[in-house]
Amino acid sequence: MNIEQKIRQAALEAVEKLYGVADEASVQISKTRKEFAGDYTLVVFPLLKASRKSPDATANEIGEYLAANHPDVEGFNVIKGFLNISLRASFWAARFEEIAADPEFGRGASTGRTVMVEYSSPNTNKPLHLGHIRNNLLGWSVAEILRECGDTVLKGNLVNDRGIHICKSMLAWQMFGGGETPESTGMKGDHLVGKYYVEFDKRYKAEQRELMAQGVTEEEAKKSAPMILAAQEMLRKWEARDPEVYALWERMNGWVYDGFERTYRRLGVDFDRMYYESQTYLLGKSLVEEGLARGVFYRRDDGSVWCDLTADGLDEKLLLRADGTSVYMTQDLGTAYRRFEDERLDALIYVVGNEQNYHFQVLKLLLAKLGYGEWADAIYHLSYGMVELPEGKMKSREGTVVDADDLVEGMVETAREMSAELGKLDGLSTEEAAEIAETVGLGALKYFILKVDPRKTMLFDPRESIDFNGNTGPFIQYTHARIRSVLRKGAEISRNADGGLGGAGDGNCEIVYVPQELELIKMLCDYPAVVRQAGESHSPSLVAAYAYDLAKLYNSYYHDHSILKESAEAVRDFRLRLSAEVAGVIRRAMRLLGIIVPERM
RNA sequence: GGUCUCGUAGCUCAGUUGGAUAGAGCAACAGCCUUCUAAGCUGUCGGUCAAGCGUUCGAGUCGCUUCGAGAUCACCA
Repeated sequence: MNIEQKIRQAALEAVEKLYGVADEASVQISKTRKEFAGDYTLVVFPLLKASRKSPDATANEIGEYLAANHPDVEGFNVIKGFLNISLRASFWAARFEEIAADPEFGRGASTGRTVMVEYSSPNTNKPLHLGHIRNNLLGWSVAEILRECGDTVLKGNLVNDRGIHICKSMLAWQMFGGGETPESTGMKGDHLVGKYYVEFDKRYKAEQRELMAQGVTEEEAKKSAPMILAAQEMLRKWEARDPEVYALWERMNGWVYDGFERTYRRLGVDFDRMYYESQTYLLGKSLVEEGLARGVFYRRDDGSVWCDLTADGLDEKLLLRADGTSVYMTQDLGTAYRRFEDERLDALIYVVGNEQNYHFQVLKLLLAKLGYGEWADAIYHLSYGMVELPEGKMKSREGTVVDADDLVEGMVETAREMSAELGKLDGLSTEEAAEIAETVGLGALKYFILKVDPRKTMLFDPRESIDFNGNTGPFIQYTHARIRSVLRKGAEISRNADGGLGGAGDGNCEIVYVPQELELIKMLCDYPAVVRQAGESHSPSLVAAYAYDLAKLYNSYYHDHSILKESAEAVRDFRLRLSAEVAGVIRRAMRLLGIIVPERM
């Protein structure tokens, strides 16, 4: 039970004793706002019916009861129907000792739940871009947060390695590639394959224009252009396991995987389970057959298979094309089936953009219709918002796509320049300097993405570099580095001094805390609840906001009070220990965001 | 057209079961380094929470309407 819950319990007890009722819903406890004295606040308005007294009288009555019956309550004040309760410094001192004694502070006990978080899920026909970065960072962070909350978490990646779009880049490379390879060009494999995906589109569009010039309608031109017909033919061959097409597919996918692997490693994301649609689409097809047999789906005259969802307020959904090849939904059904069968999941979280809300609505509905209602209920679509540019959505046709590798490299480069400018790299080896640039550059990028509520569309302006000052990753990293620096010096002093610094327990009863010290302890106490709430709402942004607030509060403390120059040994000792705990919680919180906090920067 | 999401300071964002005088950062301006790292600290400026109506002790938060922006409804994924 956390502190807020204990206060609530006490208030509930007071209300019951005083008014003879115990209505849980009407006892509202929240943290007292900064501008008022006190730690926790009880809103008494909902209790007036029971007390039959004025707001102030009710609040005073409850306050007096709490002060008399709970030794940790130091006092209270009443303002306009708000009862502000203050707890004793000794209470907070005890909480601090608990935190300091817990090396895994914030980690929850095992929930017994097994959860899979699916994220990343790239297509193997083009390199990753800014949108994928948000997906990867979010998915990784949500998985780590849930793990910290006590769930058994599996990170899953479903690679979209088959389909008409893959055939497009294969075809273009076959036709115009001239045998180019990553080795021969020095290009990262995913970028090379992406180049041919773009090439396909260019040629295909040209063919359409040509046909339309001959009087063919746009729609007809789209369907009958030779390029698209060839791609469709290639997909049929692939599903028939044509050896030549299959070999080409394996070769080009291999290039892409090498490229993705490098991007993933640099971003610091990882996976416990890899799924490939090429290995699950057949399962999906058999599920569709099952649905046909049971009359859930139906076949049209042209051979295509559909599900009629109009009774559920949706449209008709295609599940197999007329030529028998499968679509996105077909393979997704198969993958969902495989996962639930193999892993006994209590929850399956899909980290997928909100542009696919409809798809997941349909997926759950189809699973339920097929008789897997339990699985459908266990699926949660973490529907995150798009990253937009000032001119709107990224469009590959207009060349406005922000490439993931370029973006990361740019951030690291900026971090390097800024560090050098500030003289932070003086006296460091090349390796150390490079490591700091990498840590800070990625820290800025990750924090920039993760501080925003996942559900909201966010804006990224490539012309303005991501900040390194203010509410940013580097700000928090810097706070940590500064604390670590103080701690290193503190340890040195203690080595040189005779008796060293005092031990943890000696004389701590007499320390008079400055206000910021109490505030820091209280904020440290909040950390586990923040992690839990972030897990429940799948929002790393809550952890980001917390880490920022903690760093900010510490910075003002650091500015106002000297630690190493403090003459009273017990006070100096406490300040060092408090600083160490702040650094520790910052490190733990930032780790959940995938951000490394450096020892120096 | 149907369904859904969003609209908070010049800009980027917080504000999560409805609670007190709506908060940060950036930008602008004014201060603070002989003192533990100034990627820092302090202050000033900046708001009709898109608009209106309603629900109630109380609404940025809940409901309805209007306006504005976006997503989606593919034999693309």
